[in-house]
Amino acid sequence: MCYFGQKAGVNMENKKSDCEAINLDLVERIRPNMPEMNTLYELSDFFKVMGDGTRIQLLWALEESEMCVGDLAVLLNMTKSAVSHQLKVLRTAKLVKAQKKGKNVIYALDDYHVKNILEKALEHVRE
Amino acid sequence: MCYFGQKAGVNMENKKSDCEAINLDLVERIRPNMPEMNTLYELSDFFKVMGDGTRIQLLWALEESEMCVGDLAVLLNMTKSAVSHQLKVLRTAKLVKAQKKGKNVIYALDDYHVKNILEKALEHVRE
DNA sequence: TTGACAATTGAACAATTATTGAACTATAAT
DNA sequence: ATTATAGTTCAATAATTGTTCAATTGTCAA
Repeated sequence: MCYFGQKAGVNMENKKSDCEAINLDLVERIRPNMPEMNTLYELSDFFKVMGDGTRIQLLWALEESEMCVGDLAVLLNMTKSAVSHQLKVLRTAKLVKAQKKGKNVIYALDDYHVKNILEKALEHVRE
Repeated sequence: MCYFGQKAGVNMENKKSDCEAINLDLVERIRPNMPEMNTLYELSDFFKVMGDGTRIQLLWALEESEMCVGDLAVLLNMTKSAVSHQLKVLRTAKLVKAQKKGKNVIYALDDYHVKNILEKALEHVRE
């Protein structure tokens, strides 16, 4: 995950178009309404975090119940290591939170928007 | 974009966990509530499409007004080629639609969920 | 037809990323 | 203390992906 970086070869601020606008008025009217670069990076980084099958499964599972890493690993048929890596990504994105309990670390959802967004996305996916 | 494939090294069906469940009851109670693999792939592919700064910009722009490729290229300061590549991704994901008009191809939003999802995502991003 | 412009496409490259396996930390039980 | 278990982290690897550049297609105008 890049969190605040650019994708392969992307450099949003300094790119150059290779053509003139057909409808320059329109373009210049819209330009000020475009989001700030910061907002853009945050938005696409958020979706990048959601854009992974393992992490979607983790969110889905945690929507059912909080769970420790090992249980999540069994549920998803993955190694603890792989699960831990992805949980870290989700935690950094503030989508899940962790709480140490004895030998275990219990993970739980940390954002009430997630369920909402997942539902909307499902609506789209199901035509 | 992989649309229906797996990410680097991912093989959702045949992975192996490296541990036993702490709370097997919980795991087995949740398992049947997990989404089907198909749904999962579709969901994460949808988010993958949204998880790119260029594509977010394109969606945002098209939310303001339909536009041809050249205008989008000028607005985003990118080459027509790069824009066209990303529009194709969005079109395949059924998020935008294209309509030929003379020498130009006019792109427009094709999904009423997108605005909604973008808004929810913004809420999250802005804490 | 010829030339110019708009857009798409394919190959290639650089960068990013998810998993693996091993090493490491921390906690609990004996 | 020692052992075992839970989880994290590091390095390496294989795969994916966004942009660039060049070539191509399609459309309009002269």
